[in-house]
Amino acid sequence: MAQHHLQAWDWESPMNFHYQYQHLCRGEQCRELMFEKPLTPSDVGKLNRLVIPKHHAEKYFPLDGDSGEKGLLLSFEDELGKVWQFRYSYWTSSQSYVLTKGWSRFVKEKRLDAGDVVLFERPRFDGERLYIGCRHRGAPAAAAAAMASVPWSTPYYASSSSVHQGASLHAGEQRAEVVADKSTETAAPAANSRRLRLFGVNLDY
Amino acid sequence: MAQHHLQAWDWESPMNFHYQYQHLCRGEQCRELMFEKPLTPSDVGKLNRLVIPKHHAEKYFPLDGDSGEKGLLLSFEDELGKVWQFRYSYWTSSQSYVLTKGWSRFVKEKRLDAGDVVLFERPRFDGERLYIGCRHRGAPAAAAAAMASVPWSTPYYASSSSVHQGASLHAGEQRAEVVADKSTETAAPAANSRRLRLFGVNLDY
DNA sequence: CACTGAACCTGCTGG
DNA sequence: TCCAGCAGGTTCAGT
Repeated sequence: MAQHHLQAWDWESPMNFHYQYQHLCRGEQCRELMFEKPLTPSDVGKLNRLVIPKHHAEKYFPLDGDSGEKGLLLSFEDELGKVWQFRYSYWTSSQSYVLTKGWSRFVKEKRLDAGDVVLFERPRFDGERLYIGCRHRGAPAAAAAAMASVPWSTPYYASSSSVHQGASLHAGEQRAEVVADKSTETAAPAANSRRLRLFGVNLDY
Repeated sequence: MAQHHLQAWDWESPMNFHYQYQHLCRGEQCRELMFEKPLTPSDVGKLNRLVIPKHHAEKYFPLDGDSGEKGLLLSFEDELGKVWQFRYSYWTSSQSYVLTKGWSRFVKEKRLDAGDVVLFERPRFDGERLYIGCRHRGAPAAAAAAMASVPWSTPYYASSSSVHQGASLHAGEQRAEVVADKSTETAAPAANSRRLRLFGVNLDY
């Protein structure tokens, strides 16, 4: 299957650049790297938060006064099409921008350790969709998106109260379907809002 | 020892109903135990809240949609007749019912620690009045009210509760004696207000 | 009235 | 799912 091939690929080799380009520009959409951050022990520890360097945060994820109060929910798609939702906010006490809710699940599922790198991408021509990836310490730089993830989600958050959450979940499914359609395999469209078959994997929300 | 017997006493057993009845029915008003909870470290710590187990909360302190938003104020009377008012509400984030405002004062004045037990009672025939009591860890179950009445208060409270103090200690002794009378052993009454010998244990304030 | 610490409120994680 | 525990921010009361 496609993703297994990608996992073993040597992304560092120049001769693979074209392939890499193809990978990053699935369909007609090119993605550009916004920034990456080597994870600190605190980023992967019990604080359950990722500190986003201020200059990156203010450039790519500006918080206006309105959203600054309680932060906002950001949705990112990983290389498998899985949508990760994080609460993004500013902590005045530490003068830091952070991802909080949802971050620890990402760390756990991707098995991130200090020294690993998390990276954020966006479409080159369409500012809506956001992507997240990671690269384990010592892994080739371009292999980030190929790191496998285990599809997992809790029903707890699927049923949670916020209007934003419901809307974003739906948006996430739509996004995943688009990705699936672009693949060489035919993915069955999600017939109901709780399950999506993607790359031959059933994802339950 | 009497208290060891009482500690093992089965309050649920029908054959003990008469004993329970005598204990709980002061004057003409019968009280029934709604529930009790052994206090966790968090319940008596800096979180300043008491988590009320959901099944008890929903049975005895139901919150309708109207009061659910900001919770409501619940008033309880302790064994001294002192009224304690707590804010009672539901935390959606932790899916828990809690007492918040006012709880820390109760913990402080009653000198509650983890492992102590707080108990909630109501009149058997009159649904209006509510009672709260506590029992210190290791104390006999029936001595709840007696232990709760330990006449200690901060200088801050001393001026307002001095009248109650004398009465409370007296009431506590009486009750303790009643319990002792039910046992095969006789407990010596405490002679001064700073020390109480109860069930063979010297309690210093 | 400003400052400070305690109390209170909200939200999240993890077992 | 419940709830213990933790964290950060806001409000309040005492000085």
